Amino acid sequence: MAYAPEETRRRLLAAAVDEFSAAGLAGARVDRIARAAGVNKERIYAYFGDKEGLFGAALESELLAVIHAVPIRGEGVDAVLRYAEAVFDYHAAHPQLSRLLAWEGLERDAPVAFEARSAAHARKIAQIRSVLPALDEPAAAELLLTIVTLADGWQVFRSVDRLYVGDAADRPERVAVRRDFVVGAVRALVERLVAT
Amino acid sequence: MAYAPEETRRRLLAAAVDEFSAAGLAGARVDRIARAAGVNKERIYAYFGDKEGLFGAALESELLAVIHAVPIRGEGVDAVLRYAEAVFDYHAAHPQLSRLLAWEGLERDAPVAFEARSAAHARKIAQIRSVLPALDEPAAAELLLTIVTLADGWQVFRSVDRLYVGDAADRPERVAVRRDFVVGAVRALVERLVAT
DNA sequence: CTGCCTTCCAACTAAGCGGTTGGGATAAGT
DNA sequence: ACTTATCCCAACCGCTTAGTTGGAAGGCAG
Repeated sequence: MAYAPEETRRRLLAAAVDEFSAAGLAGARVDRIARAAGVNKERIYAYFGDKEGLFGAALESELLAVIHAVPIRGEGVDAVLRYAEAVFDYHAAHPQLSRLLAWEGLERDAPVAFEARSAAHARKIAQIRSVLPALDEPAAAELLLTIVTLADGWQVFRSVDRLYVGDAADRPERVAVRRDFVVGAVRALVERLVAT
Repeated sequence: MAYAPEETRRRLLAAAVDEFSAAGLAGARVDRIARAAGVNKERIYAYFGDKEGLFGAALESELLAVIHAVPIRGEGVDAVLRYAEAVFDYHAAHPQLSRLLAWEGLERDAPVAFEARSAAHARKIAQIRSVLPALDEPAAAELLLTIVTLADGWQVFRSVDRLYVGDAADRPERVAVRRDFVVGAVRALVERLVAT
């Protein structure tokens, strides 16, 4: 067999995303990741240092994906609403990222890849402000945090959702209902923010 | 030494809340809980069956506490806003519950104590509707979920908050700022819901 | 006091864990 | 063809883990 280090790395990262998002940092099993990737687990330590290093790399790769997949386009209130909708849909379609983010907040002290992420975060805030010049920076930051919290939180606090909708929580109609409500909440919030 | 089974049970539960909220189901260590409680770990298995049973009991005891601590009082929009504020403050003061809830959603398939909780949940929804008769049941349910998500989510997605505010995320001023914004968002949402 | 049940613990077990090692195979430079 | 560096793996290692066991000691009914 020919060597393919880049391919090996990619396979490990993909398996790590699945395993860490499903089981978390403490619950994930290094052996399971290696087996799912079809690679010897020693490669993990060669490429990523240790288990935490792999977790960080997995989260970072997913964060990179979402930044490219969900841009802010257009002008005015509608642009922000479309962005909120896209954020919600992306996280509904890729619950792995929501779960990785939750586990990061729960199991780690400091954020993964802080420098790059806070720069990207600042850019998003600036984009929101350029779309809605009425907002000052703190308001734009809180708005962004609110959108992300509503989209990710729904993925994480699934058992709370189940208390009301029961097993229907898994059904696609439920996604649409919750999405519409969340976007409506964001609309109400944004309109109030630009009005004052 | 005299026997005190009830006291032993209480101590184990208190230690379990701390350990599980800090480390999660997979990350928690049974020995650490027993040691923190000053009790032999065999007692855990006698009282709670296994590790998961103890997790469920710990979460349930915290849920019981929050239900009694945060009632809905008064009438109209203000009553809901005061409720949202109280929910936010309670979770900010007791981040353990937010974290336990998140871990439940992440690490377990089905909710803990489903029957009792969905009954309590339904009562809360009914209370919201009696305070704001303009809301139908689905709207009240979504509103409640939104309030809980915003309050708990802020505890869980701490690293996202840190991207903007940095180390100030730990400071008490930050709690007040975020609380005000969340309550403002809930106000905008509720006013929009009752208007239509 | 006696017998019985409950509470409690120190010590143990079997399995699983993250991480390492030594060496074999492939590729690339000379 | 020979050397050197990289890629990869099977087997291994020390330690930690959830869960168990056998028996000592407190409480209580008779």
